[in-house]
Amino acid sequence: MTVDSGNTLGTLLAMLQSAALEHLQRNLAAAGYADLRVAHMAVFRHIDAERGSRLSGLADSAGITKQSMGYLVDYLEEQGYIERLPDPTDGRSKLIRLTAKGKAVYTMMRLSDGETAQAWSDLLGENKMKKLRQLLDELAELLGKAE
Amino acid sequence: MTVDSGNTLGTLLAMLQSAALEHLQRNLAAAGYADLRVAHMAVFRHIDAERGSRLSGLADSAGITKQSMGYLVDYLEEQGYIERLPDPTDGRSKLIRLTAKGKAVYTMMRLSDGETAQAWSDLLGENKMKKLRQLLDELAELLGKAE
DNA sequence: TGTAGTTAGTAAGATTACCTGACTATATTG
DNA sequence: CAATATAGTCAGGTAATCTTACTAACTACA
Repeated sequence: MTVDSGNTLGTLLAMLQSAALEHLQRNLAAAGYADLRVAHMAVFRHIDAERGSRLSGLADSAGITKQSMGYLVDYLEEQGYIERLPDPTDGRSKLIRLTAKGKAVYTMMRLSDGETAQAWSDLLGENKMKKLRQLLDELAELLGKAE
Repeated sequence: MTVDSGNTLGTLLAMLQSAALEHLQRNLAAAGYADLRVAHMAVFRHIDAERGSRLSGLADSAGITKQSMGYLVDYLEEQGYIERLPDPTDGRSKLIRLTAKGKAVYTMMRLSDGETAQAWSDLLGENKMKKLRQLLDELAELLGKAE
């Protein structure tokens, strides 16, 4: 019998995600990227940092429409985080690629994520945090397959 | 050595949360509550189902402004999910309480959460799911304390 | 006990992050 | 080559937030 806080799974996930997001946004703002908002994270989360991605691919991964992703990408392009290049393999398509500035943010996001993991590890204990991470990973993998 | 999918913690949490939310919304829509949107969940998540809650309390728990919570509550009141009663202990304040319709949704949300947990348990195995739930609970508790 | 400060809620207006529908240009395929 | 599908954009709308400003009511203390 697990001791149950009364929080639903949904509430728990929401709490943790918002804690992680807040930490990330503080870090980005402190590093001078205050013009990045939460919604933009979706782009950095799903973009292929080396080869670039297509708009529709990004939209699919993020689970939003092409138009919505276009809106986010327009902004990031204006602010110099990404660039749109013609896709040599398809005349309809454009490759969305991180600029140097965008790559710096990409790296910082991953660093910040590590910090969050570390902070939670400090609270929870290293073993438990490792276990949690592993379970989250496994579940996400299974959900991805199950579609 | 954990096999790492390359997903950040933030990405993992986002994926799981969106899966849970989609399931919940499908359930609600199927039960005839198609007028409820994701943002409204925050109210049902934080409201005191027996005694009712204050607007500012709800806003605090949900991490949004009073005005934003007011916007959500206005809608739920129009649709008959909640009612605003004068708070007998404070003339400035109003008690926000679930109507019968609102209580049905409240219950359904918890049922749906159980279904999600069950589905994940089926994928992951009962023991691992139990463990995951326990770790999430523990971490949320610790984060709550640490503020 | 009256006034200063605090708290609960509302109002008005702006912005952001999405959506749907319609369109153009290019690719793919029978 | 014609029909269909795909990549992206444009136009317009709505939902969910925010900030600033306000009123009413409560609390505390000189």
